[in-house]
Amino acid sequence: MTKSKRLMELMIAVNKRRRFTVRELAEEFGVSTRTIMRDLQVLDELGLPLYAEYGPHGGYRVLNERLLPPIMFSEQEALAMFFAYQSLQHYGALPFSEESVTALKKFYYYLPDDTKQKIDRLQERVVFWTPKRQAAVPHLKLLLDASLQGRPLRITYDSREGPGERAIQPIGVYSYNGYWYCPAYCFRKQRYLLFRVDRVLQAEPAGEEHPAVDLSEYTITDWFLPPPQQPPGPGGDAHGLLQLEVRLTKDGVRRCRWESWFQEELVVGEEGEGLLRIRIRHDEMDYYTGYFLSLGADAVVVQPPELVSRLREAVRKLYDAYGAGETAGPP
DNA sequence: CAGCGATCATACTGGGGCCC
DNA sequence: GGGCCCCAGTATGATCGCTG
Repeated sequence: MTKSKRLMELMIAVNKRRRFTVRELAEEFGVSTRTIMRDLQVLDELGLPLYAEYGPHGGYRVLNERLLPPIMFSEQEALAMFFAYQSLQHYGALPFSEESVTALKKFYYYLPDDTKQKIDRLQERVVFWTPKRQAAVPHLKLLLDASLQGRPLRITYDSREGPGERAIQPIGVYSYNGYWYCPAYCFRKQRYLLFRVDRVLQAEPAGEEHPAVDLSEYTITDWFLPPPQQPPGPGGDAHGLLQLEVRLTKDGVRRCRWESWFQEELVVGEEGEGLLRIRIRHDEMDYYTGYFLSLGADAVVVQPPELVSRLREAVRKLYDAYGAGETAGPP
């Protein structure tokens, strides 16, 4: 094995283990301990944060800020990477916002000049836009960390009923339309609920009274699967799923097509009118009230009754807000 | 006991020159 | 252009004394 190849593989091995002795590596690579020592010195000079501990049971350690081995990209891959990463810059908040900027700068800096020029030209013509929301999300990283470590949190959440305390265990976080969301198991309701991260006013690790729920098999992508495939909560099958049925005009169908998760459940008639039948969670009621209200008369919710009454209430408030009684009234 | 640094001997590699 | 040889530079391994 050539020295360069050995150095490359050594860097990968060192990053994987994080703790090792020179003798272990010497046996693995079939060279002397002295050679491994010299190689480690080279990696150290390249910036790999190594730390040696002396004495019995000593050895080498890689500090937390470890570096990844060099990776070769084709020009097209580099362009794809750059724009995938650049799309993140439009988010108001990210769980790793500072790193996203430094990584992008680093990546751009090491590209050849002609590739940089291509990127510069493309930047003037391509953008992955996301609306920037004003709401702060100070607990985003804590929610993400809790989902990674499978740890329950005690949060203060600003719900419809006002701020309240509850214990949750996050499944993960996702961003949609500029907002961050956190599906989580709620210990109080004993089922999975969706929380908007900007409405989490306070968050801290929960105490002993809430032993962690095993969510290792339940990923954030599972959350988007059709409801029957979601696992039941530890407190029993309590999804609180409701049948939603909406009649849509031709224009309503067109506007509904914007929402990707409606596509398969949307049945379109010969005249272009549509019927939407999906199952929704009770905690999504707020979202659907606002959404179908925005479609106006192009969407008429048939069921569930609670959503119908919420829409009636919303329309009534809207009507009052526009000065009821000053005109002839609604038709 | 494990790593560091220094020294020395040996093996390997690659560039340059020469010849066919 | 390809093959061969020489030689300087580099890589490697062994050893020793030292540190913590």
